Amino acid sequence: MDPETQPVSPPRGSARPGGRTARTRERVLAAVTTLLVEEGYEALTVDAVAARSGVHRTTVYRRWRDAGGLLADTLDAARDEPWEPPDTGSLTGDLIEINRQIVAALTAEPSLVRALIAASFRSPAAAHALRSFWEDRYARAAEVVHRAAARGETGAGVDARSVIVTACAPVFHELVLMRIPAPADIAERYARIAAAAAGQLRVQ
Amino acid sequence: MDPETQPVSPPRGSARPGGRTARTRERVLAAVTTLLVEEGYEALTVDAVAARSGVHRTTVYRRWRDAGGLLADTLDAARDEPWEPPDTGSLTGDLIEINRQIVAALTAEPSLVRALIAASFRSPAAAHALRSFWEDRYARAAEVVHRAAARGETGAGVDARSVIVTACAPVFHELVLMRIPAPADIAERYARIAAAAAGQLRVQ
DNA sequence: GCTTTAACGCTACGGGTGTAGCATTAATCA
DNA sequence: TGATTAATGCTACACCCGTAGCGTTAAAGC
Repeated sequence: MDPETQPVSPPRGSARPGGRTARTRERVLAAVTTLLVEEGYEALTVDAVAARSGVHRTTVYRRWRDAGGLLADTLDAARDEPWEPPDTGSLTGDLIEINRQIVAALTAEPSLVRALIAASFRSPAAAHALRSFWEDRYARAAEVVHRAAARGETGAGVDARSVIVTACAPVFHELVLMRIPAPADIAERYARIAAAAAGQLRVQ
Repeated sequence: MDPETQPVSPPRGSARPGGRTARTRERVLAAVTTLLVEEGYEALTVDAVAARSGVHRTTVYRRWRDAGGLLADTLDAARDEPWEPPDTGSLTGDLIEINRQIVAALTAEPSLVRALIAASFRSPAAAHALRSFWEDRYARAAEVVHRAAARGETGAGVDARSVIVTACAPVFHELVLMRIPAPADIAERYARIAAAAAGQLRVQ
């Protein structure tokens, strides 16, 4: 894996992960989350994190490189809760539920996902964390398409990831890129469209 | 329109748009494009633009506010070429062509659109320019759905914008958010999916 | 031409970013 | 327990951001 893009948290070679190093990480990550919650991600500067954590700013720069690296490590640390795809009994219902979770993640205040997306344009670590997080989610979510195929809801040879992306991408597009105030039915609308397309033969 | 989000280029009230003011704008915008072309959008800092244009940095800050404002004004200036949606004879063909243009815009080096997206997270002017640019494109592109409906290719009561977004959003998602190296068939793939969905009844 | 004043030039400031070099502390291992 | 050295602390620096205050220049209107 490219060392330029992988998470930075364990100090480069991680040869001495003992007490002080671990304590530093704990203090810094705690400062990141409290800063995010209390002041939003605009306030998430390396200097602010250093000041609040009591860890020196050069240390933060050395280990996390930039604010995006801090976000990436925070996301990794918060990935303990394993996510399971919904199982409502229909492809449409499953996609609606997935989209609703995405809408919730994008409209939360503060939204870690939005912060990570913004940071991803300036920070390789943030870009990598964003990508691997969603690739992981989409891989798990493929299950709902496979179940639908087993139920005969979809055409033959449907590519699961394409169906998921067809449902989810418009939500990101409208809420993140176009910054449209979320229409109440946006999760449903594009879930239904994706499910309708999957119902046709040979999506991919 | 919210003065916070509209383009900043004509000095606030624009009471004296004459010779010097116009020359300043020309010099600054020329510096923006040459900087973008020669060094990429990472190098597009206000200070660099000021230095290259010979206009003082405080003047640039006053009129354009930040790098996003410069990008927004540049995009506006480049919007002279009016865009017409393709007319290949089929909805699928039209959507493929639209998506191919988006892929081209996003993979160009340097890509003004990618730069604008990145800037939109830090600059209200860039966010506004991005949104209004694509809303304009989507409004014009709706024509391809209307023609398809007239040909009987789509179900009744199809919402044109939803079809366009279904086709285009995955391209943005993969190339901009996930930063996946563009699969050769990405434009086609999602255009076909959107067209298939539009073929069903009542998309929206 | 003359006056008014919008727009620009300049200096200065407080912040954030990211790096370099060297001193200090403490984890690790013998 | 002591020696080694990773990791951190500290100072200093160059750059970019964005703003304030004030002087200067040149459009606009008479």
